[in-house]
Amino acid sequence: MSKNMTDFKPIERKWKEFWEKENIYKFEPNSNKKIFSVDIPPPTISGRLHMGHAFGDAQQDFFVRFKRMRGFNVLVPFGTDDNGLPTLRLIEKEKKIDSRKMKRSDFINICLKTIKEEFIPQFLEDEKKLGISNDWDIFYSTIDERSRKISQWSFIDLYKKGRAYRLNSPALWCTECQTTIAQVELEDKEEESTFNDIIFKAEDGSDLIIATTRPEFLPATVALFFNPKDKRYKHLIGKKAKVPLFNYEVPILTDKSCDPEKGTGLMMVCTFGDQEDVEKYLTHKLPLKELITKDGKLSSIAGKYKGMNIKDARKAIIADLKKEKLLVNQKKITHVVNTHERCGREIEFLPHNQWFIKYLDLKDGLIKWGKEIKWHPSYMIHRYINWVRGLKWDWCISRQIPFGIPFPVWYCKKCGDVILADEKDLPVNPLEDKPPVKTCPKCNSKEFVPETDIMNTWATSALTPTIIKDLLKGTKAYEKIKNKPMTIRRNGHDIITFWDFNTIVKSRLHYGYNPWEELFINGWILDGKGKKMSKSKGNDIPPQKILEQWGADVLRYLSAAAKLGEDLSFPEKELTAGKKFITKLTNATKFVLANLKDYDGKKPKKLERLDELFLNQLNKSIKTCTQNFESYEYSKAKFEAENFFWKNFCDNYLEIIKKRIYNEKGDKKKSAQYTLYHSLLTIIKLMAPITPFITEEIYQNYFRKFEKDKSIHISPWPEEIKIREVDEEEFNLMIDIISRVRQEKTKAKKPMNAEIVLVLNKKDQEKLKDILEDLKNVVNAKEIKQGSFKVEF
RNA sequence: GGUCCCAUAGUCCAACGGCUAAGACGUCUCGUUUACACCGAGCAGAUCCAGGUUCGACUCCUGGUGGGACCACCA
Repeated sequence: MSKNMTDFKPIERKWKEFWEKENIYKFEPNSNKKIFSVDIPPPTISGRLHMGHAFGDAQQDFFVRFKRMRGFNVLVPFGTDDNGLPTLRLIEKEKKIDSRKMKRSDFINICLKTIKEEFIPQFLEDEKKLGISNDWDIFYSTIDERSRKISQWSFIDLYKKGRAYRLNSPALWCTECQTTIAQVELEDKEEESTFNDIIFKAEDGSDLIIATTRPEFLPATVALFFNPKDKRYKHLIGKKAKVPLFNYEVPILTDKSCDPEKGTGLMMVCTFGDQEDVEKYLTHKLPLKELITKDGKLSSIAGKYKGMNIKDARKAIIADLKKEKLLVNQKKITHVVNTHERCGREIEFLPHNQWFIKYLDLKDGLIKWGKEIKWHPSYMIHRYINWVRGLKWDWCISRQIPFGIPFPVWYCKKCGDVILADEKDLPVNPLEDKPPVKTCPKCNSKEFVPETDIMNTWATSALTPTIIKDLLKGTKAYEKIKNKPMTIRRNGHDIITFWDFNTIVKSRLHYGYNPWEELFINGWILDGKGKKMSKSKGNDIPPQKILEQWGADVLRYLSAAAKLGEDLSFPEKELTAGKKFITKLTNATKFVLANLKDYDGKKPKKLERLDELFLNQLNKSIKTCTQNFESYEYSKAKFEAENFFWKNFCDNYLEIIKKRIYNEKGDKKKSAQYTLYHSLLTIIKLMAPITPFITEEIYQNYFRKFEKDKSIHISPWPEEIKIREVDEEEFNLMIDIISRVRQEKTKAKKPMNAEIVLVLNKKDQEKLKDILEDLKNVVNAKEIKQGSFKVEF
């Protein structure tokens, strides 16, 4: 035992290196053990490990270590998500290069190299310092060759199954990033705006007042709408109206979705000012007027406003309406607009050729399949179901950025036919590679154009179970897991609706079964004020700082305080509590080991009654802890183990057997030593998943001599210790009497080791007859007299 | 607007419908050295509101209030 175990730094460094050198956490691909496979979120590596990672990773490591000790061959591949915009921007900035000015394949190579050489090492170093027990050699990147191949195969498979289709459709478009974006990339933003009451002219010359926040869309107006139940406008059915300033006619139509209370009850529909317009366009088959250009300017249909950006055009049009006396009222409002989460720009709807994955027809199935997965905590499935029910469009997977995984597609220049890559050629890059055919099978044309779009990053990350299985090709493990769901995925509740959902979609469409059997949803770590920690908000606490000041065990201990699935407000006090636990464990161990010096590791012929009573308590704790770890309730498991250690073991048992172990010889002493040995070993094993460093230190310094396992973390999970049947009440009575004596001593202002004469009634004495000696020892009674309870000094 | 989660001492947090509502931090009192002053023992301190079900409610039901998350809407 090292002299000063509270100095955690050398200890944590030592065992981190030991685990690595001895390959303690190696997945054994050719072993016969049962596999426990874990799918975890590949982080986008844009710097060091942050608190969100640390918190989620620690929670996952609790059950990973538990399962390993339960005898499973644990598989936790680590990946990085490197094919999206964040990586593009990071690498462009780091390397001072412009992805648009270089070949896609060259940029990908620079990405892979930079991430592998510069980001992964420091990121993994932090993970290892935290004690995350993954086999880091089983690794993928979502932009590596394997992922590109699988992602493109996925597209081809879905296309062949009739699930991928191309459509010129209104797409969510960001005029800042100049790309289409997905529903999930939207973010609500409160904005100041103005409701403008504008005069349209009806056929009979009367004024029709329309309230709109977007008057710049006047030139793209394609119809007016009102609610069919709205009596005020009944006479307008089938009539036309004239658009102010632009003087062309549009039909007046009705739709149930119009709210008579909103504005004037009359709405103008343009292609496309907002979501409402998109829906009216699709349901009423309205004409298309493309007003907004890709870079956020007005097109030629805007007449003299052509080329203006949206905000300027709005001002100009309002000014002209005022001049023409067509603007009757303006009202300031605050409303919520959809913006692109990455840049904050308001989104627009632009028609674009997009690839979609058809899944709207699968809603019922998706709900059913979601229910077949065991969710931890169970209520998290509601988020999934709610999301599925609310889906309005198929999944648009096209993106117009230069970096990412390209569609394995060319088009015939003449007839537009889709030419897919040959699966054996994957991965391909249509911009650089040739299509697999020389002539178009339909029209015999010899000219092809490559698809320039790439697939959205979720289209690839939704394939992590497939990628993970592929990593093991050629091993026994692969044969075992290739045709069935993985055991579990763990992620935060914020990405249920995209990562989990999309992964389920792909797994069902490709294989017809679920991607995993279980889902573990972890909460977030919040700052002290209930807000999610994030670098951009400036309220994050870097885990490196905590690791430096408090150590990994303390940080992990803190992460174990959160209830399953729940957010945890960063509890500073838990740092102190964790530290105290480690100190206490160190000190208790020091005492135990000092008294085990002459212990031979063998069981005495007969266990003392009290020791059996105590072991019975230990057995109960083992049971509770095990159940809680099984159900991923590590906060409860920690509570149980710690409570047992502190209350039962330190405060009571150690005090009780002190004198016996100091003064007795033979079996009486050996019985205590046997009990000490097994209870301490059990305690460190129960806590090993949560605080792996200190428990390894204790194990290696003493128990390793007797136990054969190389590390506590690959030693078997504790089993209940066999003892004779005991009466728990006997133990409880003893504890109760000890507590009452302590109260009396405190009341009399005497020290705890003050010598007393204890008076006990006959019934209690009778009940405690086998453990009276131990009772005398612990309360320091020179004699026990008969009578009603009393403490004499 | 829809769905879900949460509400317990000054603070954090626990309790199959059933003993005196547990524990930690903090406060207060006392003690201290053959594991531990980064200590020990002890005292004080709590179920958001209004109904209901029940022999019995922190727990179940209804309604409210407050906090949070996700989704939808936002002419």
